[in-house]
Amino acid sequence: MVGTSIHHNLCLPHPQQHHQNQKPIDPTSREQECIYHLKKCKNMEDLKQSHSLILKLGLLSSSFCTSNLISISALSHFGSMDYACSIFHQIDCPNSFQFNTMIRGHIKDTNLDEAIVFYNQMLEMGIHPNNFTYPSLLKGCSYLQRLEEGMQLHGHVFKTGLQDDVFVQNSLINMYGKCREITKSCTIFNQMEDLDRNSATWSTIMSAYVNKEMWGECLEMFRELSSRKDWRAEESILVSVLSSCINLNALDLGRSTHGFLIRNLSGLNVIIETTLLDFYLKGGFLETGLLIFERMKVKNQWSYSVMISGLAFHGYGTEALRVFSEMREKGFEPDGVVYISVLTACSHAGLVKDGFTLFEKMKEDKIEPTIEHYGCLVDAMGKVGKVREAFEFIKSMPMEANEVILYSLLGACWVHQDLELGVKIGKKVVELNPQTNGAYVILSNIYAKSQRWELVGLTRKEIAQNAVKTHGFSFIEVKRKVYKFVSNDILWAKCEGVSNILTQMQWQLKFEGYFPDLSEVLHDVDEDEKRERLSRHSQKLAIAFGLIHTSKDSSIRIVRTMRMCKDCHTFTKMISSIYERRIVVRDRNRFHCFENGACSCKDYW
DNA sequence: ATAGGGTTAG
Repeated sequence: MVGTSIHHNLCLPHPQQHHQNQKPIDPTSREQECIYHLKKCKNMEDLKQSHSLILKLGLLSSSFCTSNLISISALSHFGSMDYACSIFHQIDCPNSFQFNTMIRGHIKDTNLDEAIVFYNQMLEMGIHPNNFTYPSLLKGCSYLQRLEEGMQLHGHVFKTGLQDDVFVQNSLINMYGKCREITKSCTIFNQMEDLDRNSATWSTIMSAYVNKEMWGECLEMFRELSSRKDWRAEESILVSVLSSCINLNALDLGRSTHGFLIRNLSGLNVIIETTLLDFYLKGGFLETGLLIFERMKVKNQWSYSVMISGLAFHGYGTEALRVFSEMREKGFEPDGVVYISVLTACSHAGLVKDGFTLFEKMKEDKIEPTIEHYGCLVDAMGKVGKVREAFEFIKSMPMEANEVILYSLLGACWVHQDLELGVKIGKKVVELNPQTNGAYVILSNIYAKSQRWELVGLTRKEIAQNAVKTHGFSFIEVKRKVYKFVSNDILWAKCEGVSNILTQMQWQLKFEGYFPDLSEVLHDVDEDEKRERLSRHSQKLAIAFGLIHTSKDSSIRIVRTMRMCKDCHTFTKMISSIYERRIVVRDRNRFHCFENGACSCKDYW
């Protein structure tokens, strides 16, 4: 304790010493003195000393001094809003700077409501909000996704005539983006003069697109931006680019973005490194991902989370568990999301016991398990054939089972040939969502296996009727262009590059004995029939090569289907895909297909 | 006189 006070004396030169060669009576120099002390504060003790100095010199009446005092109290990492408030309330008539600082401080503490109280007080006192007031308030609305308040503030922005301030505009774009009101973001973006747009503007609008899962539009923005002469590479912009690449399977573009980063930036921050890591892992480049992970100088909880789920995704369950314990050793507290990753790893590797141990550990850590956590365990049990236990487990859950969980169990029932339970679950899935074709497919398979042909017919009919409603689509990247093809769409067949790939896939799959020759499919006479078969076929091909996700609206989305060489004739290595209990692993020039062992991985459904 | 906006997965 003695040591600390000595240190502080060193840190804060005594006022008199500083005065020696100056005129001590000059009030501005005394103010400067206080500011000098304030700016040097490193902790609460220093701050209190500066505060008492201000009181001693009778400078609490100096709005410049109190402004700075409030600013340090409210915004520094060691200060507190309580402290700032106590000072603020001693001011008779706070100015706009002081109000803005208090608002910003509350926003920093994610206390939007309190910030709004100050804002209202400001208005009531007739203090005009300025161009510094709105950015912080809107930022608060952004991360709390408070559209209501955000829109009111937008109105105030017009009333105060601040709508042309670039900071205010960027904040508005961001607020609407975070609230998923992309059209409103675009309106503001489009109303801006091109010269007024800065990199924050571009970065904001691009992340707004990513937030809305409009990855193509995000890349379109990037194309527009990068065609300008004066643009500069910025990490925040490229994070959105990479994120879009991941989702569009634009692996070449992603890799050249990586190259661009290396060429143009001296070092990468942890966010972009983590995004890169995710990009490589999702794209199937496990080795590159591992290399990036090992070389990362700064890792955070998120990086670990991405690495763990990446390992799980590639089927390395035990490795994922190892990284998980490394994460704990390094002092990163896992959150609910990391537990989802690590439980997924357990389910992929069939580590039921480890899964349950982790589940208990998680509850000890005071993390409330969500349906996803339960889902992982159901998955794990289903995978090793413990379908009945999994069913009992579902019944014991504190929440209703959702489609994802039932789907997972349904797949397991089929694989382990528990037809009775399969029918039970299948009917439930259909009840929950009558448009899930996958459940019908499995149900019809189960009926066929039990020779209940009438039911097979009925189920197939449902599938045919639903086919129109389900939009499966897939992406293929050929020479830096990403093609999307949708079920019921044979346009891709007209595109030479894409059809080459499909022919190649076809050949590979035929080689593995999965599907009939494409030409056989094309031999059908009836146009409608041909179209239908083709679409089903293309979807099947894509599914066989892809990872399947169910998007929020339950339509099936197929992403990350494959990676092709630039000449689009040869496949590059790796594709790991899971569908209907078949795993296709691409390693160099061979496919390894596995049919045993359930792959009812909920994260792919 | 002091200040402000933008980045990632599950």
